[in-house]
Amino acid sequence: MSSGRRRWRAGQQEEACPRRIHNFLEPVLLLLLHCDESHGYDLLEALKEFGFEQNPVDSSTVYRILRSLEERGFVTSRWETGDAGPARRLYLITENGDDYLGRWIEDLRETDRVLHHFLETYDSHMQVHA
Amino acid sequence: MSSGRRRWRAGQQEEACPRRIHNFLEPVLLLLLHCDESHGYDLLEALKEFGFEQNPVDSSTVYRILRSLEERGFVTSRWETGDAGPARRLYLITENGDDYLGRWIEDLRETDRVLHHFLETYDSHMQVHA
DNA sequence: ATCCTGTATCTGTCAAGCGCATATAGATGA
DNA sequence: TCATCTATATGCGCTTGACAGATACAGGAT
Repeated sequence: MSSGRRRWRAGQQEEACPRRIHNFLEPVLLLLLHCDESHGYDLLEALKEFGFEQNPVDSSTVYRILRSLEERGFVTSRWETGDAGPARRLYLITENGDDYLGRWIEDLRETDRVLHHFLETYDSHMQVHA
Repeated sequence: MSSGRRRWRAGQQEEACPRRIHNFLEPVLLLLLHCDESHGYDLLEALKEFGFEQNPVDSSTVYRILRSLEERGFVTSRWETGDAGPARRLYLITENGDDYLGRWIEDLRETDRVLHHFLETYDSHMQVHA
């Protein structure tokens, strides 16, 4: 059962994929953590609001990115052994993580400019050629 | 001498990188070939106009993508053994390649929407929080 | 003649990113 | 008891793409 998950292997029929942007989950998770302290499973749900609805993210990817962010000092974590359900690792963004997100934003604005330039070039080219 | 080439390894200081978009070279090369028959070395130069000025593309990447496009029937090639310089492999886009580019464009428009949504969310969040 | 530079294509290798499968485990309800 | 939901984690393998280097033709300088 492939659970309706989509693939986007190069060379096959391509479908729109938000993960077209390399490592995009990293800034998205940082922004979500900038809004509020949270944990992996919850963030996985919150991602749906960011264009990952049609193309769900694998949980392992989220957990690994969170760990990687922690190793680099961009987030901190603590265990929450609440009364209901299994323990959760709660993540909190740091000041370094805040700066890092800022650099990501600059990077993505540049990506946006490049993408726009490409799409405009395509459109104007297609207006001329048939 | 690292020839001024920039890195964008995760976790180091990030710099704007047009290759942030996964496999972006593929549609760019297809659009360039849609404009005119061309060869790898020439395309490598033409890429500079597409946001790769600051962050030059490695030639091996270009050649491998062209080969991959040919294997999948999106371009064809022929050798041009001209009088000046070494032989060049001239690439030409096919009808399938044309369709494939069209699908790429749809994909990139979706990526553009997701990216915009994210940047707007960031901006409005930052307006509220300090 | 030899070397350097520019043009032109191609291969080997390695690390990172990420999808997929799977393991583990507490809590809840049938 | 067993399935399901919540929650986190590891192993594996494929693809991308950076980096290094090989090959080769041509023209100009030494």
